[in-house]
Amino acid sequence: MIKKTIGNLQLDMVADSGQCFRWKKLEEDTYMVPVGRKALIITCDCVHKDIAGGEFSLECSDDEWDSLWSSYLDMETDYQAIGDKILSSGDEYLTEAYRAGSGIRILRQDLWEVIISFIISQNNNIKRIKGSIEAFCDKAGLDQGGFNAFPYPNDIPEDFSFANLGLGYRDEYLENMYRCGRKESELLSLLPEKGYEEAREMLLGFKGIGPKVANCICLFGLHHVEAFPVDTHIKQILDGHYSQGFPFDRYEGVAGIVQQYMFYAKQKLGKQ
DNA sequence: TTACAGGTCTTGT
DNA sequence: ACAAGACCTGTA
Repeated sequence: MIKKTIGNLQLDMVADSGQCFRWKKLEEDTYMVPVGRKALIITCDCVHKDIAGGEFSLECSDDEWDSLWSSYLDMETDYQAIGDKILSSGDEYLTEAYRAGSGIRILRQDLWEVIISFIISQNNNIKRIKGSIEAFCDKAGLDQGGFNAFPYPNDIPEDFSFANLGLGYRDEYLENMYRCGRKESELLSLLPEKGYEEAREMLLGFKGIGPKVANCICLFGLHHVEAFPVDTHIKQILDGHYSQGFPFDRYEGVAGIVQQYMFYAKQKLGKQ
């Protein structure tokens, strides 16, 4: 068990931000966070409003923090600087969105899990997405003692059936993606080496991955935080508040993080 | 009953 | 290149 003071981190916000689908709330202020074959139990002991974060207890060693969880929580990115940029912009809408979601960080998640999860996410709602992913992991049954790991391409048999997981028509997209993952074993090592544009083009070549999902994978799976996914909600916001154009130049290189504040605020506040 | 979910694919022009 | 329509399915 270690303790850390972390800015711009509020667990409920991350869990409800729509970037991850498997954070499990164990009790108030405590979550189980699965990544690959490991899981972290993290508890918020005390909130510090001035840094939009607080003090946290993490059930891991210092070595695990250094080698895995520090990176997962994206500790090297200065979210306060992005927040200051928004707060000093005079942009009323974005200011409100940031105040609502200032505890969100863009997690450095497992690439394969992000690819599969966001293929499932298309034309779907978050509740059903979570249900499908959990059903899938349960069916694959990679028990790590307390949770099921997310299946990599070679973790499931070639004749694995994606039926009856609540996937609807997306089942064949997953089937195809897993087949590609097995056949092109270099895929997962190749993607992270590419820049945003090139990775995006590569992802668009797969069935079931269109512009929006490709951007989500770039943003959440490859940490290209300049990627700006436009879904039905963001489109509404852009149409309603930025008909003259969104100030992309002001947030060059970090537009995806700003997008996440807007998305969260709309979910939370029911705002456009 | 219809509309909507963190859209994409296919087909017709 | 661009605009329809179709598409699984749970929830309101």
